[in-house]
Formats: sequence, C-alpha cells, structure tokens
Amino acid sequence: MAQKQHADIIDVAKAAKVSPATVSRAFNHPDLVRADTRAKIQRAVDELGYIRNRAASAMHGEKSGAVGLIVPTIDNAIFSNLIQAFSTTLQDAGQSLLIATHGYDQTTEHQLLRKLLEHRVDGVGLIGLSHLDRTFDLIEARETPAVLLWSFGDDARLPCVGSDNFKAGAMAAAHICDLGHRRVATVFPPLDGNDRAEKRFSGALSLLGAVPEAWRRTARYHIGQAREAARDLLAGEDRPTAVLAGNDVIARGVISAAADLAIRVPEDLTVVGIGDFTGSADLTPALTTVRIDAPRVGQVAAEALLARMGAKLSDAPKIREIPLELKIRRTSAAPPAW
Amino acid sequence: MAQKQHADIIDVAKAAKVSPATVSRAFNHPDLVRADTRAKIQRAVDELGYIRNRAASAMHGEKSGAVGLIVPTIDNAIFSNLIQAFSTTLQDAGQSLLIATHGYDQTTEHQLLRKLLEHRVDGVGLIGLSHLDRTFDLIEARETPAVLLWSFGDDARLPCVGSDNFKAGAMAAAHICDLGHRRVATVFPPLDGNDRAEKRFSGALSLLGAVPEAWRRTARYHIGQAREAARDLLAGEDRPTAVLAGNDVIARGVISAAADLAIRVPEDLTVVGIGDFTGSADLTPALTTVRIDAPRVGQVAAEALLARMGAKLSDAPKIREIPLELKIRRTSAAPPAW
DNA sequence: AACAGTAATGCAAACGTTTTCATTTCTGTC
DNA sequence: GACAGAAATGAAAACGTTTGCATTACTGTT
Repeated sequence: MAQKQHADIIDVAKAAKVSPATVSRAFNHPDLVRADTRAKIQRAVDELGYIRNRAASAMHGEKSGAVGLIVPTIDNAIFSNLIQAFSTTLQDAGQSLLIATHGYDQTTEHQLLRKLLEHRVDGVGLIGLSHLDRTFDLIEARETPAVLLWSFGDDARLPCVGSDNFKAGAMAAAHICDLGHRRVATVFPPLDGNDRAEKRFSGALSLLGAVPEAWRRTARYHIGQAREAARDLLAGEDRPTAVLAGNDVIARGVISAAADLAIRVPEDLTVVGIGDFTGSADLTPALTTVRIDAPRVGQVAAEALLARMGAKLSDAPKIREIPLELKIRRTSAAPPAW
Repeated sequence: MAQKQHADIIDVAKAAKVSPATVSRAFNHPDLVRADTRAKIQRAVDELGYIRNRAASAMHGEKSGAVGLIVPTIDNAIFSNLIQAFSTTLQDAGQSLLIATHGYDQTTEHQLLRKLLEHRVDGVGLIGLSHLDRTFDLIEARETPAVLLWSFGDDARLPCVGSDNFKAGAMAAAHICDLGHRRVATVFPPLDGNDRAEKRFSGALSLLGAVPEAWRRTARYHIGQAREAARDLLAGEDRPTAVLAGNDVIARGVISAAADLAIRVPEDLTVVGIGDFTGSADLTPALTTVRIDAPRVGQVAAEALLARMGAKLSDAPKIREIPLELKIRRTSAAPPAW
C-alpha cells in the first residue's frame, strides 16, 4: 500500500472504526451522530492530523464556505475599515474571505468575478452601484447571492448596503452654504468610473450651483496630489473662502496646502471633507466632515449577504441605507469679512 | 434528462464535439491541444457560460489557485499597504487571495490557518516572526509553502521577508541621540504577543539606555489613545525633550497632544515615528520617521512565496531583508537650550 | 420479553474534474 | 503514396467527499 501524503476521511474512519459516512456526518451534521462516536472520531482526527478537504465537499453542491469581495483597492482608509468589518462578520459566521482588487477597472473587476466564481464562492460583495452589464449578468446567471456595498441607491440592480453619496455631497455643501460662504471651490477625484465620487459631486452642485472652472480641481486619492492641486488652487489671486473636498484624504491635502501658503484654517479658509476616516477627528484642527460609517456598512452588508446565502429565496431585506452624519469640527467657520 | 443547473465540462465537450479530456487540457495545458480545437472549445464555453470548477480540479492534487494570508487586522495603515502589494503581485500571477484576520490573537491565528488549509491553499503568508508552535508544526506537517512577512530575523523558523524591527527602533533612537537629546520618552503599543513592537522597543533601549518608568507610556494602535497617553506624559512638570513613538500613528497622536498643550514641535519637543505610513510625509509638520517599505515587503514576500510554490524544493532565497531608511523631516530638532 | 418506533450507522453512487495510457490523426520523408 | 514518428485526442480510472436509502442498534411500552 503506497503511503499517502495526508490522512483522508477514510483513514479517519478506519482509525475510529466507523464508516466514512459517519465521519462526514460528524463534521456536517453533528446532531446526527452519537456523542461518543463523535468523540472517537475527534480523537482519530487529532491523532492523524486530518484536515478536511473543502474542495471535495464543494463538489457536491455543498457550500464552499468562502465569500468573495471585490474592491478597487485595499490600501486606503476608505475601504480598509469596510473590509475589516466585512471580514470579521463573515469569519464569525465561519466563512472565509476571498479578496480581489481591481484598481478601479471594471473590466478587471469582471475577470476577478469569474475567478471568484471558479472557486465557487457562496456569495460575493462588490463596491459601488455601477458595474459592467456582463458583471450583473454573470451574477444573475450563476444565481450567486450578491451585495453591493458602500453606495446606496434604490435603483440598484442588486441589493445594496451603504450611504447615499448624493446626500453626502449635499450635506457637506449645505453646511458650507449655511455658514455663509458664497465662494466655494471643489477638489474631487476623477469622476468617471467612480459612481461614488460622481454622486457626491452632483449632490454638492445641487446646492452650490455652478462652480467656476477655475475652482474645480481634480486629485487622485492621494494626499500629496491633493496638496499640489490645492496649492495651485489657493495660490491664485481670486481665491475661494471654502473648499469642499471629495473625501477626507483630499481634505487633508487641502489643509496642508493651506498651511504651506500660510492661509489659516478655518479663519481664512473653510475645509470640509467627506468620509470621516480614521484619524480625521484627531487632526489638528479636527476636520469637519460628513461621516460615512464604513464599519457599519461592512457589517450590515456581510449580514445581509449571509442572510441571502442562507435563504434560498431572497426574503432578506433588499436594500439598506446607512445614515450619514455631519460632523462639525474645527475646520469650518463663517467666511472672513473681506 | 434532468436539466442541469450549470454547464459542466461534459456539456462543453459535447457542444464542442470533443472529449472532456480535451476540454480539460485546453484549460490546463493549452499547448497540448490544436489551436482550432481550442477555438471550438472556447466558443462552446462562451455559449454555455461555462465556468470551471476549481474545487473539482483541486481534488486531484492540482493546485487550488489560492493563497492564504493571515493578518492581525486590515484596517490600519500598517498592514493595508502590505496587503495591497501582496495581493496585486499574487493576482498578477493568477492566484486568488484568501484573507483572514485574527486581531492579534495567536490561538485564533492557528484556527484560521486550519481553515485556510481546509481550502487547500497553495501557500500561506503570516505576519511577524513569532507564532504558536503548533502553527509552525501544522505548516510543516502539511508541507505548505509559507512566508513570514513584515519582520526580519535570521533565526526565523520559516522564510521571512521584512525589515529588522530592532534596527528600526535603534535608528530612531540614534537620530534622537545624535540631535543631543538626553531626556527621551517612549510611547509604544502593548509589547506582549507583538514581536514587532517588542523588537523595536529593545532596539530603542539599546541606545537610549534605561527610560524612566514615568516616561514610558503604552497606547494601543489608535491615534486617539496615543493622544491621551501623550497628553498625560507631556502635561507633567518634568517633561522629556523628545518622544520616540512605536509607530507613526502613535507619533501623530503625540503631535496632536503637543498641539493641545501648546508645546511646539520641533522647537520644544522632538517626535520621531517608525513606519513612514501613507500621509506621514504630508503631515504639517512632516514627520521624522524610520521608513519601512511596506509595499516592497508585500511584493517581495509574494514573489518569494510564488517561487516556493513553484519549486518543489526550496531553492528560493530563504530570507530577505528589506532595508530601512531614516527620513529626517520636520518634527525633530536639537533639544531646547533650557 | 416482544414490539414498534426512532436514532445511529453503513453502503454505494454521485459530484466535476484531471491524467495515464492507448489510440487515432497528422507531418514530413523517401 | 507508404511509412515512421510525432502530435492530438479519447476512454476510463481516480481524486475525497456527501447523501439517499437500507440496515442495524437502541429506547420505551405493554
């Protein structure tokens, strides 16, 4: 008899003097096997160092025990909180998390989804509302439970859990307007292929009215870039009294730029962010921003997904809006009396 | 004939009028099948929406195409850069990433490893050098290619890629000493179960000599907590002229605390961090810190792991030290002339 | 002590691939 | 155009589980 590399379920069965079927049941339906039998099996498992082969189980239409999550990127505060919460909620439910990043490219996203499906994930999470048609088609065709996270919209093609980015933009803008600002600039990430930024921007515009070209700046999601863009914006003669940033990181860039130019915040310049990322409250001065509760989104989304995975029919709530909150801190004030 | 849920390899074979074996080969050894046959198969695949079942492949000792990564947590700048780089390198090599977080608990870590092994990951990455014995044992028993990331040490039980945390602490301390400081405090995360922090601390001590109890503070990895701890530290009568922080986030907390107390940085207080996280360079004032190149670590580690996965024997380099770099910026200066 | 009813276990088929080995189909050479 | 050798394909066994059904072992009742 050739020596096997690792113990399989049959070895365990032999060692425990039961049938493989019983061993299998001991794992998957413990209530169907007597306690002392289970104990015997457990002993054999420990002794042989047996580790069940999930791949083999998954073949029977059994669940794979893994959930997929496709995000644009992991390495920024935006998503890492979300992922963390999503991950722990799933883990607590005994699921493993398969993560993939596409760097804001929807075609890559589609390929990653395929790959995740090859692994027969029991469910999948995607960031944002807008995806390739064939991405949605694929999910529907495979009847894979899915959740859209981060954004909220009642027209979404799949259940979604998140906040309304239009509102977020509007809330930030409203605060700025309420303070009496009339000369407002924006620094936003590139809008195309990023429905979140796009919605925030139109939300902001809905209250701000038209923002002159010269006061609209674009910066990728990076503090250094935002700083550059803001420096350029603020160095001009005719400078705004308030800047609405597309997110907190950009806001930090704007604040740094202001410091570079010896422009006081908030006395000379109001800066408002969106997101309330980790650390934003501990900035000096503390950042005024619209709080998006990323951990909550992650957790609720994971729960929603688990619910849909459990139930054959979709009796789980379809969509779930996570409320926003305006956090007025120290970077916003009335405009200077010029 | 009962209608099948989804197409399988046999359906594809029928549609393409070839045998299942050929379809399988078209996927796994494309060079073994004629180009026009491959085309026929591809057409059938597209038509039927076939997605190969990795679980079924994995059963044959075939690779699962997934790599596991176990980290303490995702949601802080420390690891998210690392994970991102690790992830993209792996993805570029066609691997999927299975991620699990244990919140700095080694027992949980061990359980997660088991779970990853159930999924028959082709390789696994762990953070830090110190792990439960049975964690190492398990990896050895299963002969799973593994890499330790983040820390570097030549006594590691598994191949590791990372920086020497002792050196990092020493470099930061050396810089402070070189500036002429004699009254130095430390704010570090809890040391137990965290070999990184522990090494950094002893590295610092190796140059600083003994640090009085009153000037040793502990703060979890959180800016708010660090701020509190530092406020307490700096409010005292007899305050230090320099603070060496266990990492950049803590350093930011210290800077905030200094601002709270109207202590000028760097004129009255030198603050030095470790890590050089995203954004540290764009702080105002820009943080002096020891740069740990997290993306590099992630990438090199992924490459090392891929190499070990490819080769049966371990002809890949065993360990790999990623160099540190002292970044002298604006938060460090000579002590005030009291 | 026998019986019915239930709980626990075993048998064997099935899941969707890959792979070894055998067979067929090409290719180039004479 | 026949032949050897190489290239491409096919048949069938194997991978490690789970599960429906059949069987055996218990339990409590009379």
